[in-house]
Amino acid sequence: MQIKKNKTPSKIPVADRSKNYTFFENVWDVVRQIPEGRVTTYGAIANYLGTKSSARMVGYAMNSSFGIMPKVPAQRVVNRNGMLSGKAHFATPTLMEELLKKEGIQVEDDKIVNFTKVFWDPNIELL
DNA sequence: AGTATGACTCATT
DNA sequence: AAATGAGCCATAC
Repeated sequence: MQIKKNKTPSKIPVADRSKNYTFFENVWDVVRQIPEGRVTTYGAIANYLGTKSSARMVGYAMNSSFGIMPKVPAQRVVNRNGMLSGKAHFATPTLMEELLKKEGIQVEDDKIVNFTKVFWDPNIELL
């Protein structure tokens, strides 16, 4: 029984490689706690994790979140304007919007309607 | 090993 | 108000 060493793990989205994915895992952890029907932003998550200016890394974490378990509802993370900036990275360009609508969030023109009302801030709600 | 590039956001022009 | 620069730091090449 030998363990395979994969030289090109880049396509493998799973986190259990011997790398420092702690930040990503923290991000995923927060995202998993977003209630259905609510959304949050990259910046809010970054801020909650104490790395206020690492919103970009949150987006990166989402990019790496496809296929990991437990499932990460990446569709509930949008940019600070409530726009579905990550929709292009889903399996299909419309999947993100479809998922959100299915959860009761209205999306119009790649933007979340009533964004301020469905906005879920981990800094407040997840104290 | 150095450069480029982002699912971002904020401050400065 | 729109454009630009900077900070962030893991990946890709």
